[in-house]
Amino acid sequence: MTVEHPEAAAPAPADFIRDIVAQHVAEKRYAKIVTRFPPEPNGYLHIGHAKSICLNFGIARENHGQCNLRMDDTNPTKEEIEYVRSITADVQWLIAGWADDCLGFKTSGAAGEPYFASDYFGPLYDFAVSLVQKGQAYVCDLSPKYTEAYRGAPDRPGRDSPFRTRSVAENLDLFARMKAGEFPDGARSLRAKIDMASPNMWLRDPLLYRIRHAAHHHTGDAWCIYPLYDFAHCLSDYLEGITHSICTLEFVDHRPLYDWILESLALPRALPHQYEFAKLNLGYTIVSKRKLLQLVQEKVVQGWDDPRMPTIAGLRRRGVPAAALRQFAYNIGVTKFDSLTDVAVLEHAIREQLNQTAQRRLGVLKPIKLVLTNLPADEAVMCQATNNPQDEAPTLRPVALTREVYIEADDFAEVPPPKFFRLKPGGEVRLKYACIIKCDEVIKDATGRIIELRGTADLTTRTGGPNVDRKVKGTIHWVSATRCIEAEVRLYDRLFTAAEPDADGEFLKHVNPRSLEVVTAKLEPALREAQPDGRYQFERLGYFTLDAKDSQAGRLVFNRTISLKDTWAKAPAPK
RNA sequence: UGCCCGAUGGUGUAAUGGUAGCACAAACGACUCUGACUCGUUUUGUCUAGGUUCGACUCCUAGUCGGGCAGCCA
Repeated sequence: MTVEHPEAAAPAPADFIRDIVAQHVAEKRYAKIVTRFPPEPNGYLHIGHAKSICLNFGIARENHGQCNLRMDDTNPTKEEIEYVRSITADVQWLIAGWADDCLGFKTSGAAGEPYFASDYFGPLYDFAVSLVQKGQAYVCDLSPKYTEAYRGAPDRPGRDSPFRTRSVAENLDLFARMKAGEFPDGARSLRAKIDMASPNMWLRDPLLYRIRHAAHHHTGDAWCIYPLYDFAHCLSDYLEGITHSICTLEFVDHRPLYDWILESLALPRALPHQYEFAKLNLGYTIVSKRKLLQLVQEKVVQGWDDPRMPTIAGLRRRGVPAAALRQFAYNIGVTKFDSLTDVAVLEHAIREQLNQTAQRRLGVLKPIKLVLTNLPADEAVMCQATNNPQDEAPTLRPVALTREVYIEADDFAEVPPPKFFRLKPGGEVRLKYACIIKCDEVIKDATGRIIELRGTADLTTRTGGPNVDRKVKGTIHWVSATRCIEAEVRLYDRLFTAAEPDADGEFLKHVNPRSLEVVTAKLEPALREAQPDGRYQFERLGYFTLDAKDSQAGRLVFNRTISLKDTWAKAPAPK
């Protein structure tokens, strides 16, 4: 059958991070390469995460290593179990058949369960105590407001907290009482003792623990103090034996802190190291969990998995194959340059994948009836249609040509523009897989609207017929009017009208009002058997897939994944 | 006016001191029972100024421009 050819044939990807890993492999620095993908379960994963997943799992895959999916769940007030579920499903879908054998699972707990930073709250607390004992962390009584004031500014040093010089014994006592729940939220915090005058803001005695009397989705009421990202992340990496901790550019400033914490603890095993790359920016797309949440909350879209959303769930529902997303990630590369990727790169990867794999079908989105007056009303001419011309040995299926057919309204023009080689009055066109037909008559209603076309079929031009080789300029798609099914078809367009929707900070103002058009289409009956994970090319139109969520037996709903490239539509011809 | 990161055709990305290449996009052409696919051709690039060197996209210095950093978010 069809292969995922670009992936199989392409050389292994190379980028500055993989270069570093390759060097470490060459010098045998680690027994095994272990990476991790650490989303916070506070939203759905999007295409930017897909880039990171492909990087982290790709490195594991290329080096016979492992990549851990880890919920970075240290903030109970923002995280939900629903997101844990969706993230797990999305990651597994994206890597299935590609890197699923590199996915690390925690050894305890339910089978197939991802890692949780919150599973390390115990060890993390012990590490914090250890830091206090070394005199490198202290309990600070400054309120959030004063903590901020004492921190200074990027161009102005901060001032030492008055609690910075507390004794180890007092710090130990206070930290234990924080854990015991003796103080309200925000009353105290645990801070690293580094340097309030550092030019790096993240080294000005950053907070390690804050008090939060809140239930956690994974640990319940076990804790009322929660570690912050910087403390939890490096140590979670260490605990899991991560070798390369890959994150995005905004964490570059945090790297000295990442190293400081690990080095301060004088840990026995090899330490993980952090490497940073530029996150994805995509034209006409929002790639920010916070803003995507806004689209959901304000009902601009119908949910996180709305097919217009750049979420992995949305793209999947739209019909984008996982392999296309992987190909896209491969094509855009990994650098430290903050770039804006053209959506055309994504669209190309989708079309390339779908062209290889999608079954061809006939469907008419905006039908106009054509009566072939020389055909009998009660008989069908059986024709053979190719399922996928890209296959090495393409298979066929029958389609019925009948006296009444539907053709696409766009494929007829009473007054054709120049170079229009579709149907026009008195003109000829081939009905794909059937025969050449001629338009004899245009029927209009009282208002002048075209309601029907009449023509004749030249059956001698059928496949196997004596005049099969007769050429006409145009070939159009069609379905039998008496042997077709109806289905709802959702035609999606880009969600935003601006290449950089949030360039002015008002992305909601650039939502495309025509991002969704719903039509009732006429489809060939074979589509009745469409499968939820099936990919179909409606010939000359685009790629479609069944909407797994809204389709029911007898009431099918198709989503347009992407249209075919259309150089005719782009031409500046008057229409 | 502090620290950090970056800059190669329209876009993205290679070249790690030795021929500036690839992909996308665009334009044109061939083919076509999908105006698709495929194939062919073409256009366009090393931020600036110095320096090192036989030789600089690459190394050094200064500048310019862009991005990040002042959550008890991650």
